[in-house]
Amino acid sequence: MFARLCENGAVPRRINPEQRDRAVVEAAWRVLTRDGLTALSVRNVAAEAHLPPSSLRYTFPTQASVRERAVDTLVDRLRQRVAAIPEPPGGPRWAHAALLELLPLDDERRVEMEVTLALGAAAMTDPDLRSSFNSVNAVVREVCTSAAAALGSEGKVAVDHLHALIDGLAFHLVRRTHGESTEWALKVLDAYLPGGARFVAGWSDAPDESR
Amino acid sequence: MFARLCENGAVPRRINPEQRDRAVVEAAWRVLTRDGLTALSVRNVAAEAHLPPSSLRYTFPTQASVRERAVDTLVDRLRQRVAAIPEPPGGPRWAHAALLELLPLDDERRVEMEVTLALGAAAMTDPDLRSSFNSVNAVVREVCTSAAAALGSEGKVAVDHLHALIDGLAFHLVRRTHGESTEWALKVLDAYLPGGARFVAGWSDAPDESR
DNA sequence: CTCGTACTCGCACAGTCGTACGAAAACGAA
DNA sequence: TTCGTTTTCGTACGACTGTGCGAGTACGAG
Repeated sequence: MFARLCENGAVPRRINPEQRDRAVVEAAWRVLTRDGLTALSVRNVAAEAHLPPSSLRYTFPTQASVRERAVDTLVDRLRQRVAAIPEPPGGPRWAHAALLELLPLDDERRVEMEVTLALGAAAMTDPDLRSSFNSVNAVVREVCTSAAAALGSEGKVAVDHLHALIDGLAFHLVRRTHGESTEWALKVLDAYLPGGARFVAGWSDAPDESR
Repeated sequence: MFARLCENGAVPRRINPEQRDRAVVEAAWRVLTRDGLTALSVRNVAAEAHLPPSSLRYTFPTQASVRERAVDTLVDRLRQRVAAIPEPPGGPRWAHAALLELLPLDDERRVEMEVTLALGAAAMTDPDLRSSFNSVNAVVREVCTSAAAALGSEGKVAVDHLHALIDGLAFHLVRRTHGESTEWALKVLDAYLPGGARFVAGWSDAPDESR
């Protein structure tokens, strides 16, 4: 029966290859966020995943394939998180929740954002990676479009504005130190988004001296 | 008399060292925008500047010093461009002109933005570079603060919004291909900024199908 | 001229890079 | 068991990395 799955009568070994791939990609993310783009080498990723480099190269033949899978996983994770929002799609509560998924407000999203920035920079000069990376931007754009519509903001200009604002906020949030407050970003969204739910409870526009 | 300038009785040789440094930094920028962060090596920069690698290392002893000077030059250029704005500071026309200096609307500013993103990503994992890089963000923040004040927008939230919006627009502009129109970004600014001059002449908010 | 300093730069070392190759191991089929 | 295929991974090669060292050059001071 397994013979039907693997065309030459053989059976997959050891562990789930998907699981293995995921572990490698997560190792790549760790290397990327800890040591930066220049440290994203086959050997470093393999060591981080507790694998001999040659074993890694069986499933990831080239270093470019590691980068590519790292970007693809970025898209998967983001889509997954947005799809998991419990609120009914199309409503303002969904829009707020979806926009929050695009901001690095906790460790998980922060890591994703750091990876996005690092690989995004790499994609500027690597055509293959660039086409993969466009998918990331496309997802963000998609969410912004839906959110704008759900909040009653019509027109391309409004979507462009929201998209730029979200990416700008994410950009600034990820450049702050780990523990710092993220409330300022929520306040900006509160002040910009039309009506509906608020992110910061009981907040008035009074000036404050934080940061 | 030259002896007074060079403390040991010797005189600078060949060419102006400032000019030399500038040429090296520009070579580094070219390598960075053409081949990416991983290609920013001593040898590549030296080759781009038409210098033997060992000569480069006389003025730039380490590869880190090259990166650092590249970031510092980023700050210098930006400050210089903002200072060169002919409009009277504090007015809305100055504010508009200053904000435009922060967006990659021509080749010069586009290159600066590409370098900013690449080195910004590198600064995420390099503490030394990070402190240098904070100056870049500080200048942008400064200009946004002044511009918001000049346009009558008060409060930290308004500045945060403008800063995020500008960086977000710059982020999206630089990721488009060279020739593409940048008008959409100007329309967003037009729609957001209170009163005063307009970037896009004769523009109405009618929906358009560009992009 | 000679001398001393500022500067140039060829060369080499140790380390890391991506990748190819082939032997060994695992394991289902027979 | 033996065989065949998939998977693992040790080893090696050539290219490239940052950096140290020391010989060689340019050039003003004397």
